[in-house]
Amino acid sequence: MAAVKKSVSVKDVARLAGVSEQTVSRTVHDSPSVRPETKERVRAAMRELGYRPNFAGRSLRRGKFKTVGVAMFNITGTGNLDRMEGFAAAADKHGYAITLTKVDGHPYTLESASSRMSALPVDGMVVIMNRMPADFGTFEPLPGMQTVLVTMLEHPLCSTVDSDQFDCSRQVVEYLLGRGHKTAHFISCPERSLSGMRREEGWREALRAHGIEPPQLVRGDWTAQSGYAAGQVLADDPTCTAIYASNDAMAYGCIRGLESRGKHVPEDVSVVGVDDSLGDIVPDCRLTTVRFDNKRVGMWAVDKIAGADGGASGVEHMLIPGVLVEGDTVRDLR
Amino acid sequence: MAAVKKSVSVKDVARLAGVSEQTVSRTVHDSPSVRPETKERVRAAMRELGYRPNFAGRSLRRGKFKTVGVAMFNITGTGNLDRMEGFAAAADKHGYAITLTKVDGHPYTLESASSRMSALPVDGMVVIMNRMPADFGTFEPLPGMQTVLVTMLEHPLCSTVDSDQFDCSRQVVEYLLGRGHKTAHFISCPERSLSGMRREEGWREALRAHGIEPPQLVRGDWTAQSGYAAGQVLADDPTCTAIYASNDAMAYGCIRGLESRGKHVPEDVSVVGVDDSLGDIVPDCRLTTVRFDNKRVGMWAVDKIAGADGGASGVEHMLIPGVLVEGDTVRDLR
DNA sequence: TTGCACAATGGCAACGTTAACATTTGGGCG
DNA sequence: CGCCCAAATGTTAACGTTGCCATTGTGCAA
Repeated sequence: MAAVKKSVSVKDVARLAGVSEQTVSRTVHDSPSVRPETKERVRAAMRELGYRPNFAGRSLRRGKFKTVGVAMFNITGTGNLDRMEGFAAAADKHGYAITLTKVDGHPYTLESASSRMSALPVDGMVVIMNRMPADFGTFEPLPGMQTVLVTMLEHPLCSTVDSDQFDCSRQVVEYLLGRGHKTAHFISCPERSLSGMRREEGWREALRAHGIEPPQLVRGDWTAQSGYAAGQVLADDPTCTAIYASNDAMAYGCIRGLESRGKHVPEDVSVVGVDDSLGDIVPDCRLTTVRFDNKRVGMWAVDKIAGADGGASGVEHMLIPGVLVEGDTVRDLR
Repeated sequence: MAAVKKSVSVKDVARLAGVSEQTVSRTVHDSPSVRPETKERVRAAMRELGYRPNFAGRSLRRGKFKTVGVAMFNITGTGNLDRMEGFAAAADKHGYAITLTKVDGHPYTLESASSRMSALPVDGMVVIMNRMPADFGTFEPLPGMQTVLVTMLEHPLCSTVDSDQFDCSRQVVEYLLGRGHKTAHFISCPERSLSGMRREEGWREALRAHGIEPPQLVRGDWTAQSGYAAGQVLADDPTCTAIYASNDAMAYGCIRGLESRGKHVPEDVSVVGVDDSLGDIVPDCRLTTVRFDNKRVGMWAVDKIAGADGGASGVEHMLIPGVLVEGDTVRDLR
């Protein structure tokens, strides 16, 4: 207690317990080839000295860090919290830790994320892509650093995983058409959003698959305000009986916009959103929406790296479908 | 290219550049005592071999990791994303990394967070407290591991930082009384929430400071639904001209609940929330609310650890005030 | 010319851990 | 009684980096 020891090493424990350093190491790893009473003596010494294995020594010896790096260009973003929950859960399962890094988005390249990570104690890395990196086509992951991208785009050298934005639109369109609507109007988002663009494509293709030419879309900007404006515009369109908004905020805004023009939801117009983010925030509106499992996306990414555990596993691409959650904002016309 | 080298070390670079390992090390650290042309030769060798300094070797030698651990009992939680943004920003500034860990909350103790972190490569740790840990009074941080708690409670051995929930209520009450309201009704939250309880205390004390006995509060559960119910209850209370809800979802729910009883906001009743979380989600309602700077909270925590950089700095307690943001939901009675 | 300061570089050891191999001990069996 | 095997423990070396000190080379004042 008097002098503050720099740090307690196996050597100190070994000396106190009267055994070799190796036996201490074996005890730490609970090797069966140490006599129970010896183990107990060593454990007692560890407790007395407050021994904690040194991560650096261990990693140096093993050549592994048991850590996955996560690179984000934007920390705040829809779904990031759920994804992190997934990262943490999967890491935990494998006995790994997560190292988080914010990467400056100027320029917005995978290379910058990769070089940022290269100096950190990680065995593999996950990059969350919100936009299209300038070097997406040419990027090569660092040798020995398994790299997983969170995006819907497939990469030839890196595994990828994301919620299926394309299928999400398909589900919504099928759902609406299945309830007798002749078409589905769409409120889009800014064009630089990768996931938003995929939702838009999915909407178009799903309609065309039914021989329906997609109507003019209304461009939004993710905010409820833009949804409100879109709702007012669409309220005057007599062909519009169902609206699919690319997120919940716009969907909710749209509902209020429709109401401001005397149109009721779902009696006059049906509305569907995406994200299931309104839940606790809006009281008197159970929005029909699509719920993504971003936690699972996060888990898949870390599983891919921690699960391989050195053995270089092949490149895989995973899309995790969302689930359409029925609320009270769609009318069945049949 | 043929054989995959395990990893490139200073030794390899030294050999190729025809210098000693030490000179390579000096070049990496840009020491002035290496001739520019030698440096260039070494750098060329590093490039050719793709040398990346090994974190484990370095940490082992230095005894520092340049990493701050963040322990969370719940990853998903209001403000966590902003806090993480702050962690990442501050870490970046100091050349540190962030290691994220989810701690199982059974039992909910600081000790469990601490022991979880002890095996990871971190120089200090931040714990985000949502509830009251069982061992808050007795907890001692690990020797040599600077520990910062994110909470409003002051701890004798650990620095603490949080948004000022107490002052937030004071601001709201002062604001309402200043606009001629005789009192402020309160919609609270579950009792296990530390921050919620501080908001409640703040509300009580602020009223008493003006000689006003706090009216009966209505207990909510953070959701808009509970706010809705509270609004319906309070709509029938003739003494109620102003309502302070402990988060925005309940405030918004409350507004809708009041409207469902024919009361208009702000004409009949004023409503104030906390968190500024409605922003993009609700279109036709600019709620008067309190905006916290959780990013700054996160930055402060990491600054405290990374800024000290080994030199054990003293225990400090920091409260970061929120800012009341005026919307359209408060009526001036004067 | 000698001596000396200083710049540039090299050699060695140590950080804490653990894999691989070596040694000791005790027991069973021919 | 000697041999061999297995269990338990010890010894050595190496992972990659860098602080410390030693060595070499160069220019300059005495």
